[in-house]
Amino acid sequence: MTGNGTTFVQQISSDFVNSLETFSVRKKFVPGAVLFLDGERADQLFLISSGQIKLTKNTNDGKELTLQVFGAGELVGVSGLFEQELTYTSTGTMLMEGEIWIIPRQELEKMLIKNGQFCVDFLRWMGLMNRRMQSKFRDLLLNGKIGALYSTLIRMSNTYGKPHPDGILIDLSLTNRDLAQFIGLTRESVNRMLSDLKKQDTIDLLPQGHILIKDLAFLKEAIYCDDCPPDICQM
Amino acid sequence: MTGNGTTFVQQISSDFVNSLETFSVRKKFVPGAVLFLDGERADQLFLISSGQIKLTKNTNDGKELTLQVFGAGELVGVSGLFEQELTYTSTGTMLMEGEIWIIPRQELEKMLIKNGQFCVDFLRWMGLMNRRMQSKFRDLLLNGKIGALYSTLIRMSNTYGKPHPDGILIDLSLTNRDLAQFIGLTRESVNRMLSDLKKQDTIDLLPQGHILIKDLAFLKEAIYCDDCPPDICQM
DNA sequence: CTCAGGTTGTGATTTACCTCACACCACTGC
DNA sequence: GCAGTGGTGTGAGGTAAATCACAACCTGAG
Repeated sequence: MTGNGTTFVQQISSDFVNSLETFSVRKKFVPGAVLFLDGERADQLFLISSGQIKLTKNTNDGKELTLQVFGAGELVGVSGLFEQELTYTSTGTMLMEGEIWIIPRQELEKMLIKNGQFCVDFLRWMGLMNRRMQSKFRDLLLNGKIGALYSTLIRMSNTYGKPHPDGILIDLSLTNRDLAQFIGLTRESVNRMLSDLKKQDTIDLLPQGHILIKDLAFLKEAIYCDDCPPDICQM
Repeated sequence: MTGNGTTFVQQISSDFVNSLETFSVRKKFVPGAVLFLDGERADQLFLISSGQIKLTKNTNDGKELTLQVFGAGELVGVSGLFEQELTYTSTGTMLMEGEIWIIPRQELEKMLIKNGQFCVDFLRWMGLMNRRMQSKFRDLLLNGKIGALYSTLIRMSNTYGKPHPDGILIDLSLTNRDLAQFIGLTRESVNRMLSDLKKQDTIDLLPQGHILIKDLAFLKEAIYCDDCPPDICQM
């Protein structure tokens, strides 16, 4: 049976998840723990049982760009398969305490060779990840910096949004710096843009870095994002 | 048997290529012919027999961004697999006259289900495409516009480079506008940056838009690109 | 309660790149 | 020959965002 959600576990035949313990170990990690480093040999994959993993890339002038934040049910660290020499293409850090299945890449590859349905599911999942990443990078490249911020707010409302009497509440504790790192912008610029959005009543800034989207339609119109499918337009 | 080059055809078990004519048609296209449009339903894939296909994305203010140019042996138009509703994520246009195999997506999917080795090869190829795209987008995002230009020149020298007594000749006829569209920059900015590079003797501009890279090391150092594997650092 | 360290908000200045504008050149077709 | 077209090279001015700088604020630890 195959699930129909968008996480790895939901996309994949349950054979795989059920046989996890035969070839992988489950380990607990504390916030801040580094699971793998950009450029390191990529011999292990990480399936999130609980908690969150942040993928980051460091720029050469010392700044950090956050590529993605993954939660339970997601597979992280797949830069490629069936190659001798593979390296991670980003750094993976634990955000919230949680448990991770550590899977040797070779074991996953063995399963892919043995199990046709798993292989098909994996292809579908890779395609989905692909489309998401492409769509995100394009938003960041095509619409300038304001567009990048708007796009990030829209994606966050899709991924972390909770209903709220006045709109959609992004259920995360975000500092201006966190947001800036998602987009490749300075903290000050994010601050000014958010202030503007608040002034024109598009968003509201609640205590503890919680953002309330009051006028999602405005954000979408501003970046001509009418038709983006919700399973792609995600963080 | 599996090839070891980096094009789709070289990465994939030859069973697939040999059986192409049983489920796909080969068609000739002239330069400028549009094979598929961004946003259209993606029911067909395109395997390049000869010629080149350019993938582009239009910005909402009417500008065009060139994502990639593919040549013989490459598979184009794969935005995902095994999903009911899939749309192309860019527009594909013929650059040079050539012949294209038009493959129904369902037929490819049938082959993937039937043939385990093909499935494995396809996974490896998707991973490679993934890593290339990621690395390109990151160069464009992380190093500012000059970094984006330098990165594009390095990639072009890897993909289209021919040995030359004074360095590496990029064997393409490129206008300033073409280059600008690869990077998301204006024609004028590209022109000024290339002039600067010529003044400091890093490159030379030959007739008919041919660029000669005289000091590749300078470009690489400028964007801290020491370790990029040549199979990833491609256009 | 208080102090330290992180966060926010905002001004002033600088920089990178875009836009507009136009001169000049090479090539093509009539 | 000469007009038309598309490319190149460069200047002037505008704008978005980075950078620098600092005051005001929250918040948690002791």
